[in-house]
Amino acid sequence: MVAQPSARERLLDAAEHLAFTQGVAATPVDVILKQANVAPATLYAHFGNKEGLIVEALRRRLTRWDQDWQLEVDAATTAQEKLLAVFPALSRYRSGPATARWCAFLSVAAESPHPSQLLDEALRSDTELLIERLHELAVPVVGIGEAQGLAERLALILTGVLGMMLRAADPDKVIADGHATAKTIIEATAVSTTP
Amino acid sequence: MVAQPSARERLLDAAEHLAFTQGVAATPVDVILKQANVAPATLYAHFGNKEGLIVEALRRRLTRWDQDWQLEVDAATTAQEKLLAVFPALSRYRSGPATARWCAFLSVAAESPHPSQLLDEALRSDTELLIERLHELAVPVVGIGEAQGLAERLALILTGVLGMMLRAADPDKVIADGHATAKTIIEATAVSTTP
DNA sequence: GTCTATATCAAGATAGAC
DNA sequence: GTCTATCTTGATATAGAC
Repeated sequence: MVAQPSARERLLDAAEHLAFTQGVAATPVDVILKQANVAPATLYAHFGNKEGLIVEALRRRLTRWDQDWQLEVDAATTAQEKLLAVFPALSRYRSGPATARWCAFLSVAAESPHPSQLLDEALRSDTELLIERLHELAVPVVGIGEAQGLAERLALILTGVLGMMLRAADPDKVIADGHATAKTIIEATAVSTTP
Repeated sequence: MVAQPSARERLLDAAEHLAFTQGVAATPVDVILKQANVAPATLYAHFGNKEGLIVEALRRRLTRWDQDWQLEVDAATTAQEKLLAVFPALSRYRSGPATARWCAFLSVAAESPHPSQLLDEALRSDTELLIERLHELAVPVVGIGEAQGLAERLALILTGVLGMMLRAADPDKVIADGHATAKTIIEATAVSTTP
């Protein structure tokens, strides 16, 4: 007999699976509870309210994304490949248990024009990780002077890849397009800094 | 005494202003009715239900976007400037009456994992306009062979610009970043086709 | 901590008069 | 077509027992 995950874990799993594929507002608490096989009071005892559950699910998600991305960075050999590793990392991440229709963080941000402080922090931590790690990885490729600008352009491209998934596009193709676009931008930036 | 717009127009104005800045699900019908100074039954007589109102607001929005974009294309002189005109068009569009937090179409798509046929058509018409016009404008710049691929990469960049607005970024700066990124991509594609 | 049952509330939609 | 008033539903959260 297999040990069942705790009610807390089951709730997080269900919330992640449902809210980030169907949308948070479109996912009633009842449905999460049924999927997790957990009683209402248990949810509120653990997380306070629906938003608390979502915030915690986002945090757990960011940890997985951080790890998956770092794995791909470590696996890459050249500095340019490490900078581009965010695209294979996205493929890896999406093939794992962390299902989402496009991006859990952008999705919640889109649904929450006035987020609470707790939620806002969870959302910002995703963007901060994205920009900061891209910046670090960009320095060896284009130098400190161009690294911030390049990081922002790459974040824009990755965000575009995620957004294109809402336009009924094939995810694998879009990731490949983004990868190719980013490579062109990196090389154009690198050329301009090493004449 | 100024003639007041019809109840229908007032409803569309209010729906556009509220639902596309706050989110559709986060905007109760009551609030739209109050802003439009219209009674509930009038809304349902004109549009059937809330979704009907949103669909109609999206359609009207796409017409405006189409016009604003075409204006900027016509104002541009070179073929490359016409292809890049989508970025100044976005600035123009956002400075007009059609307010939105990021993009009304992507926002509704994000909130609607299982759209009705009517809504799905309204959403797809936006993506179709985007890709098709970019394709037309790309042909004189990079030739028929590369035009489709370039159009898709530019759509990805524009979608990235819109998505970055959810990451608490400055809209004007993001549009400028996208413009510069697109210019690099276009020139890299043009170079590879005219050796 | 977890359950069943339920209170509370907000939102979409409609009835019926004018 | 438009108004006031209201019906109905569905969702979040809580009460109280075990």
